[in-house]
Amino acid sequence: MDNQDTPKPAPPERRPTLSQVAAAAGVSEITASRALRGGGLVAEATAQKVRVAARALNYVPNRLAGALAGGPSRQVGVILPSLSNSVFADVLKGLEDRLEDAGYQPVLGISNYDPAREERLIQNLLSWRPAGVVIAPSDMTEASRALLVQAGLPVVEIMDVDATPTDMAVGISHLSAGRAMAHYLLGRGYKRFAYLGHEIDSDLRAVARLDGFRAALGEAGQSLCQCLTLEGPSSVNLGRSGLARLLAEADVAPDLVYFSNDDMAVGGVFHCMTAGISVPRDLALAGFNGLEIGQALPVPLTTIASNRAAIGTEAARHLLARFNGETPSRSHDVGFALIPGKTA
Amino acid sequence: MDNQDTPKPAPPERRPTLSQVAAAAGVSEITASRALRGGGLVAEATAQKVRVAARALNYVPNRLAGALAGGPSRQVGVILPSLSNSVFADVLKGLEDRLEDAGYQPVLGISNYDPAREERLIQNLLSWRPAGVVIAPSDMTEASRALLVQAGLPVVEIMDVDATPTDMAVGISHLSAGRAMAHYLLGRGYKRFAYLGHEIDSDLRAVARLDGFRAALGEAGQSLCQCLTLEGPSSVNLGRSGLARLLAEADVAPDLVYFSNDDMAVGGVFHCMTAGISVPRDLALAGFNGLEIGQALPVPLTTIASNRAAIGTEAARHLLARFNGETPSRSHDVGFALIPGKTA
DNA sequence: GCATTCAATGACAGCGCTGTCAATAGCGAG
DNA sequence: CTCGCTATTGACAGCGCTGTCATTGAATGC
Repeated sequence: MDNQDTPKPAPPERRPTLSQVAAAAGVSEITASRALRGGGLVAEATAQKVRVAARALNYVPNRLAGALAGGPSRQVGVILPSLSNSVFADVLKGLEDRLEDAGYQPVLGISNYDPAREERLIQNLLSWRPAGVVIAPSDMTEASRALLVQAGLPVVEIMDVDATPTDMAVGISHLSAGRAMAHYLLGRGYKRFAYLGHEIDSDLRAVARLDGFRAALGEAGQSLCQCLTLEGPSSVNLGRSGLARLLAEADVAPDLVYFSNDDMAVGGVFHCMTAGISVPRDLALAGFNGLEIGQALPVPLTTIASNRAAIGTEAARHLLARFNGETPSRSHDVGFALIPGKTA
Repeated sequence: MDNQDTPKPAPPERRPTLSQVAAAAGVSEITASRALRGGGLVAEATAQKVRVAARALNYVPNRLAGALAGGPSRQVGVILPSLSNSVFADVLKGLEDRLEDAGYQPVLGISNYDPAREERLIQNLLSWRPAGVVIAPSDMTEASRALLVQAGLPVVEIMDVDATPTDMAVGISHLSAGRAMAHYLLGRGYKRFAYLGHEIDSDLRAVARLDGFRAALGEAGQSLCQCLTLEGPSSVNLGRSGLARLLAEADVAPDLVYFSNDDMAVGGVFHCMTAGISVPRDLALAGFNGLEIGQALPVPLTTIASNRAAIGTEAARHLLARFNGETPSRSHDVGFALIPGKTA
């Protein structure tokens, strides 16, 4: 649109800046700044003029400059291990919703359960000087932790409250969740417990649940008669084929299979439907997460609702509180609820 | 750690800056900058020294400053209508993966299918001066479009290639997808077609599929005998209860129900299981998306695979190409594939 | 041996904004 | 009528980095 070969001061159609707005409104730059940010430091009439000028010029503030100049950053780094699992999508949704309403933008990174990638992500996100960080850690390296500490900003570790957080934690106790399920199932009279899980190394929370489950069984004088963990991320298909394999390999048939999560368990239900195994009469199944799909099954799944949206919103709340100079609780357990269902 | 009440130059434990790294390495700031960014403009020995110094100081570059000073921004705005639907999670996953590998960070916004919120998000994201924007539009307002155009950066509209994009588009033709399913089903000999959809106003792509479906039926001298759209976002439960309602309200029983997507269709399958309706003998069902869950069902769903991950990676590719000064295709159709399944 | 070129490095300014402190004006109290 | 106070506005510097252009020294060619 504009002439492009102006010899020196060639401004190749720059976006309007605050000083242009200020000029248009006939005030100083700083007054325009204050007017647009609100806060009542500017006479209403002046503020009005500035707003009009800004709109007329289609002014979009440059937050890079704002944050660099010392204003608050309004970005929040978010690191999740995966998005394939709808669990994290739910958390992210809750988180984004709250942050957005408070004027913050999440900057996202997916670690794929890879601690090295996680570390790189932290480094990258930190280079944007976010106001805070939310992370669902997957076996954080020492270096990762050090980076976060050194950055000196609010950090919320989500999903898990079993470990002591670097700064703050919001989640549930997966250890307790495993125990709770074990107690429930013991109460229902099951005897031969099997476990079917996905790639166990990377999903520490699944491991914690299994640990809790085992511990509770142990305390009741029972133990797992079979424990199969498969390669690859959790999925319905993996649960389906996995259950087939588990049953084929069984020395004694289990009367209950505890799955690492609902995706897997739903797959298990499908296998039973296909193989003509009556649930829970011939075989009982239990999962974890309380996904909608599990509850929509013809036979609703016995599982534990993990309150994912609450984790997201609570994480946001904690962060925002800290931005406001408050001191929220160091560790917040959003709790879980056992859903009896009909599969166990 | 440091004295905090130094009268004037009180640096309250700032993060190390480039100039400190430079000083430590005994070179000028700009040389340090070039060394760390690579590019071979610095003697290898010097670069080495700088890297060592940076590591020793735990230097994390400040990209706000970098971007402000004219460097490339390395952030990409991403606007999606929802994350409840695993479809967008899949897209986001593909997108994030590619962007991350290329050193870009997505800044996320969720519009909840709300054009006003979408507009606000665009404004907010743009204020970070991203290098590009990826958006799954939900009925973009004129103002939104103007904002994007005026920003003068690469924009990829994803999901849909039916409309002419502002800048670039990556997705599939939902109109064609609807037609394709209709043709397939006509070929299978179905006669009494019903449609069951979710909140139709906001999900324009579902509308497009329905339009295509209807058009193709019309061309074959057929029409929908029933068309029910329910309130609320799509979900398995909505599909389940919706099918019950649809069948109850039917004057003549349909022999096939076309669902707005797989979530809904899976719900339909569950209803049939519960109600003892044999699929596809008594009633055939078809969906859209090709979600894993649909294919893991005891009776795999007849549907159309929408190639979501490809949309994400292609969107990233287009963006990155533009960042490199190339000119990728204006509109890219990643294509879809009909999955025959066993429910129709 | 001297001009020429290139690689390596540096000085300088400025990106667009906000924090700090200072200046001005307007007002009631004494 | 003057003083002190508050409300409003502005000047200034600088956040941390990179683009541009200039400088240096060494290597090259005739």
